[in-house]
Amino acid sequence: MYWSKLFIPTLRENPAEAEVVSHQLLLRAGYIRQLAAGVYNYLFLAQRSILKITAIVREEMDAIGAQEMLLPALNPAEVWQESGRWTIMGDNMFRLKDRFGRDMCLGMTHEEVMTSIARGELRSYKQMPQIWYQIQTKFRDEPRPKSGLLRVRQFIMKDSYSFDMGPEGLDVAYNKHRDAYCRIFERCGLQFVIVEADSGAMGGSKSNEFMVRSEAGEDFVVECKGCGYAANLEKAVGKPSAPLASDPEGDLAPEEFHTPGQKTIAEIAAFTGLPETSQMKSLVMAADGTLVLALVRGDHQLSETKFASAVGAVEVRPAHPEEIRQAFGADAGSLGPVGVSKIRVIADLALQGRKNMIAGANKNDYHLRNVTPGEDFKPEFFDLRQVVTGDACLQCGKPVEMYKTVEIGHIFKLGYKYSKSMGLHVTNEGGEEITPIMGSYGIGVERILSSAVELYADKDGMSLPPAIAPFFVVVTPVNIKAGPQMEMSQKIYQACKAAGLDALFDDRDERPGVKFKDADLIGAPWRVTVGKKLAQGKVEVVNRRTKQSTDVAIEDVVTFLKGQ
RNA sequence: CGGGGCGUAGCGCAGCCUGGUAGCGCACCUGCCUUGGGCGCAGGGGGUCGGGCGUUCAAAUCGCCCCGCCCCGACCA
Repeated sequence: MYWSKLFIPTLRENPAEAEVVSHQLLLRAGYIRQLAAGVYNYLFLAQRSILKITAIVREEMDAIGAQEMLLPALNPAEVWQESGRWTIMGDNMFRLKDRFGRDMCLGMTHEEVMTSIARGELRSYKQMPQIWYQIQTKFRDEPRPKSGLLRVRQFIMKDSYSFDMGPEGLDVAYNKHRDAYCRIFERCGLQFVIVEADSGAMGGSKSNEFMVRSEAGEDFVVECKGCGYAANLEKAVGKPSAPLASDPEGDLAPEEFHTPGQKTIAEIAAFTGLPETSQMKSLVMAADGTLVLALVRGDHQLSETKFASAVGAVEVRPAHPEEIRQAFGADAGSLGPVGVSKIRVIADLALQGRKNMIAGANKNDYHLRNVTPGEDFKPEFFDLRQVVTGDACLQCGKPVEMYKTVEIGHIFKLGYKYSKSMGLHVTNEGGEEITPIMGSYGIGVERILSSAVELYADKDGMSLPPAIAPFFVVVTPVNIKAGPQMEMSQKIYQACKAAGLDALFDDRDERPGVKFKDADLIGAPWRVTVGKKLAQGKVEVVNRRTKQSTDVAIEDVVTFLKGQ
């Protein structure tokens, strides 16, 4: 293609609204333009890149026997009501009414629709198993779209769904997907890690996320370099550091003491001269509207995800000050577990076996010393604590690391949630009706592009992996007024195309600096510069990422590029 | 939804505090010049100052309301 004829609106300066690198560069390089918060136009370059990504996704999905479908983005409320997610999705779902007042929504994901197809058509074990997928636009009314294409309200997702006769079959489908995802992300040129993940509102047992390390991400991953353990922070486990002071010996009874104005863990630590690890932190949470008292060690953080999964709640929030006062007769800062009877008390495992600790007295400005879990109150123990950097790995004992990531894929063992609620049955070999087991597997297409931009950006712009760059090579004549340069550029461009290389011919009447800057910005992996060395029958082939320039004889250019 | 910020030419911004002719850089158009990293010279076009209401002789500027966008938090199959 001829650059002079294309619409590639590059910008010299960073648009003010863009904060993260991928957002800045996608705008500057003319890939995207914003239409509304979290809604983007994908211009020519973005579309080319997306088509390359989806082509890879298709090949790998087809290779595991998955069948592509195209499903409605516009859904009737009924299927979502059947699964119960019409309510659960809350404000995250775009909703509308048709002219007759019927409730409709824009699909956030397609478990319900896929299951509705399956229950109408799948009858016998002979039709099983099935893997169906789609590459389509999904809609989520995100409370806060941000970071360019990383968190948006309308995006392209590859979603697949597996239907199997039983758990063994699901294992097979799950592993096929895990392998296919690895191939997809490798082919896209990404560096990624597979982590254990929380299943959240999707329901189901096991799930893994595919993460790309990036400061622009929103998820934290805990990883052990020793044994390879890796998990989303929401799910991660680790062995906490030992308490800084040993607990007082003896079978002591709780004893109230005055702590005027001392509310925070740090204040109590300073006041008593005992470290934070000697305290119990009392957090009152509302779990689906019911108050629960959660206890963690003074220096630890409560993981809301673990808390929600421990109490089996969908919606979790800190209790309001009025709720706390009403239930405990004291305010946050003086709360504790002793004497609490009407409220469920759960405690983190790090408190198991501890004794004679400090906790609030449920009386403003008073605390208790010598509080022993299991004696002075009887909590249910769960893993509730958020892992921190430096915790010992549970598997190998080495200290764990933590870093920010972008989630590019997520695979779930769904179980029977949708097949059961929506009445999917098939007959097995013995003639009995069984409920198939399902899996669901997603890939965020724009996130592949964004995370590749993030991963390989430098001061000059993007440096995309060849497989997903909109063009593989840009052929640039230094001076288009110089006839031989122009002719030779054209020839090289044609030869590249004939050899199957995705080439762009920068025939614009611009100064060389402008053309070099633009080529760097849009991130094509290679540039062929046709200039003064033409006299010796040579051109320069420049590697975008390494900036290394090689003089190559004209007749060898295509071979050289093909060999890369 | 809570906190903060912004909205003036396509982009980046100044002007607003202290009301009185709407400005700068880049981009764009024309001509000349130039051609190895966003070149130079000359000329030119482009603005409901986010919207509404109000105060005032007079509002980009002051007040109230609304809308949009960004950031932090909450949220995030």
